[in-house]
Amino acid sequence: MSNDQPDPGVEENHLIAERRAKLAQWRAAMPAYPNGFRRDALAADLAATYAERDGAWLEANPVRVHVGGRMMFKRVMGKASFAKLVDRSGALQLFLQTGTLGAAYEAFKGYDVGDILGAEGPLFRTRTGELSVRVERLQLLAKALRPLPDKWHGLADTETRYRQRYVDLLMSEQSRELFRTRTRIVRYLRDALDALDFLEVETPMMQPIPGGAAARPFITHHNALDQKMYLRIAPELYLKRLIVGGLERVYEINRNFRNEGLSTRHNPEFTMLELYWAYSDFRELMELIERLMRGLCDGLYGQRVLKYQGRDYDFGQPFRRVTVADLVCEHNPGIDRARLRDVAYLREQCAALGIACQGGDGAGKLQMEIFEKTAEHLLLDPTFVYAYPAEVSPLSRANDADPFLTDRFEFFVAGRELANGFSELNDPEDQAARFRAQVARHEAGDQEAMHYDGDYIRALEYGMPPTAGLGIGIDRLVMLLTDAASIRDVLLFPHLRPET
RNA sequence: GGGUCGGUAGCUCAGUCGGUAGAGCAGCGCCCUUUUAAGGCGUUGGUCGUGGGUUCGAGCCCCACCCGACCCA
Repeated sequence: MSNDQPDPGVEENHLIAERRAKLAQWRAAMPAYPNGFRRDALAADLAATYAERDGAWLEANPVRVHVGGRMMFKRVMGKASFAKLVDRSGALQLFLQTGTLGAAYEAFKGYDVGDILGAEGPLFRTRTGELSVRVERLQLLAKALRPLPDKWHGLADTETRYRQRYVDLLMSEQSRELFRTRTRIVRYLRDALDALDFLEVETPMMQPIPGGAAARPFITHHNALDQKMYLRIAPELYLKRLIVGGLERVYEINRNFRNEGLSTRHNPEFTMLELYWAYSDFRELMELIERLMRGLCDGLYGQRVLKYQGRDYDFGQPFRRVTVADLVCEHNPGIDRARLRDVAYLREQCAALGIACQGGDGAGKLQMEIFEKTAEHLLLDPTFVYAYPAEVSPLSRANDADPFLTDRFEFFVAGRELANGFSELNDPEDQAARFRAQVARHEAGDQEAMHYDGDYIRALEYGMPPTAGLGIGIDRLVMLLTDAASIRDVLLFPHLRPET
């Protein structure tokens, strides 16, 4: 064991000591962690199968089951007891009597809530009609040395829920259900893309040149090659190489790493769906997102109006489509639309709004600053914002009618960016010029500016078909669809500062 | 980075004006053969986040720091 963190095992209290003493006694008598018990039924399956069967039927048609799970409830009433076992499907009640169990009943009285048990016996119904197992054989499969949180209040402390997710999960069916929903969402997206003949691929997580996004990377080192490597901030440039290679429709769902702060909407590693679609464009991507969002609503909840943090969101109506420039003017009535590309004018406006600008910022960057400060957080209903300036979109195709802009959009819900898509820049000479402009920004001190990726330019020089590309932030999508306030609620193991 | 709130028994939480640190659940002992937050009697358990300071005396007041939540940048 490493010495990087304090060993929580050394903090003993009398509750743990008592359980440890029980384990020692048990260990002396027989193998304490047996692996021979096999289940033949799950709680929810039994409840469903015998839902219509009453006590008399079960008496006349004995159903013998082997069930196992964690004991989450224990009630001893002298010579008879009840307990509840929880398995991955749900909970099932056990009924235990000294008459049928003998010495095993005395042993059961020493078991603790949290222990993992295996039980065997016939099903019956109690006086109140609850389906239960009349236990005839009982086995302790794994001793729980640590006591569980209060069974009524559960685990309320958010820090413990994040640091010890195993405790949160075993205590909270809601927490288990949220992570099942997360998996359903990802599976829906995979199924939908597979049906459109997209190919799921895997591209490097460790990259010699970090590309595809504006972000600070994590840096690591490859010893054998004596080479600096970066954890990827995006898979974009590799996926587009596959489009050059003729795969035409590809996607990847995997982790990106960005060396930035933590917040309710940011985790240093987060999951992104990126897809690239040859012979398509940004408008078809917007249509795809509308279809995917509706499909997710239908599939998960059977309705298209979802509640998020107390507000209703309607995904059944067509999503609003509006340009960056329109939103800047809509939320800043004092700004003169005719001067939206006047750098000196925009600087004045930024200063008036309290926005700090950098020396090399052009009109496009300044527009985005104003947009992010004044409009973005107000985009509650599903909205596509499009016509992003080329200056802030170094990988996007320029608009044919107005090359100041690109054929790019972002998708917002609840004031948050959920997706970013555009018609891809497939002109190798234009791309090389944009990389050079990024390098100049980097040398001027912008740590998020992109590197020049010579191999990517070489790939484009072989010819990339007209292509549309899309990234969807999976964690934020899951937040929206599960009504989670913090990204940490939808990550099994969110990053926290080290425990002290 | 700034602000607000929080950290007290295993868990959930009280703690008055600065004056011997509490409850419920869990645990332990006893009673109880159909319970549903079962019930009855008894009982163990504390580095009050950490370190300083003020005071005769600090869970409480002051300072710094650590961890978390929320808001802002």
